[in-house]
Amino acid sequence: MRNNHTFLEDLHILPEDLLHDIVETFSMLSDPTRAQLVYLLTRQEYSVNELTKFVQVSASAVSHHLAKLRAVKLVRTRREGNQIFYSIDDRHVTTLFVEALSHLDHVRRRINKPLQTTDKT
Amino acid sequence: MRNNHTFLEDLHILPEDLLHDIVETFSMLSDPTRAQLVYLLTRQEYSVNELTKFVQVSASAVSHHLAKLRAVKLVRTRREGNQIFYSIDDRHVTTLFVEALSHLDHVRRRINKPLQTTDKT
DNA sequence: TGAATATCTGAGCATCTATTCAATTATTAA
DNA sequence: TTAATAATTGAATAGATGCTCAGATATTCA
Repeated sequence: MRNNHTFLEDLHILPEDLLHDIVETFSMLSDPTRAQLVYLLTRQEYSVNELTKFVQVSASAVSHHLAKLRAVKLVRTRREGNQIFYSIDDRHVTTLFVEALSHLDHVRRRINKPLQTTDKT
Repeated sequence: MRNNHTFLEDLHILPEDLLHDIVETFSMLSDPTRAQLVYLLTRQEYSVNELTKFVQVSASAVSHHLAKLRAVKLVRTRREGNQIFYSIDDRHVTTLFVEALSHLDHVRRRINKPLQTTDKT
């Protein structure tokens, strides 16, 4: 009867340390600038300078965000001469983020563009 | 060549409204109290009073959190006499949350309890 | 009606956080 | 070495956020 997804079956509440990790991960994605940066990095690596062009804040702010993301091991860095390239370090975050995007996109499409004109309710 | 997951294939950056929804959802899960509440509700419905017993804050704080979750349509309410029962309204959030939990749990197990004593690297 | 229980609401407050600015470090190229 | 470019760092600040408290609202029951 037990399968691979039963690891939380008999937990009434989330243990504190797991809760901490969950919140930490979601916190990283709960800021617009950081979420955009993470999204960009899920597609390819970028230098700080390149990333700065995509968002509406200073290079310093971008650097602060990237430092935060790196501190929790979500991204990693690679130096190439003058510049430092950032890329996603934790594959499960990419998966999580893309899944969230996909889900939300579907929800949005369903709400904003209802294709069925005949309501089956 | 195109499949169901290609909806973001040619987007360099996330459009502002989708980014907004993403951040809103992740923000809801980026507070320890709220994350715990959402977790509890992914398993069954609870009254405000019952939920309060699980977390370390006042009933007022719980109510504030639930109002916030309801405002963004993540939970819904059902009155039964004196009490109001909360449950998850948006199924994709349950999926997202449980997947995040599963992922993080696996990562945690891999890091904290490495079963393989022989490193294959 | 009045007491008891459950929940919500708004105000006030303390903490957290994202940002910019100014200065520093690192690398490259002249 | 000096100038230019890239990136980081720390301080300061404005705004957001979570909490409690006090009071209001709603429902049940005597």
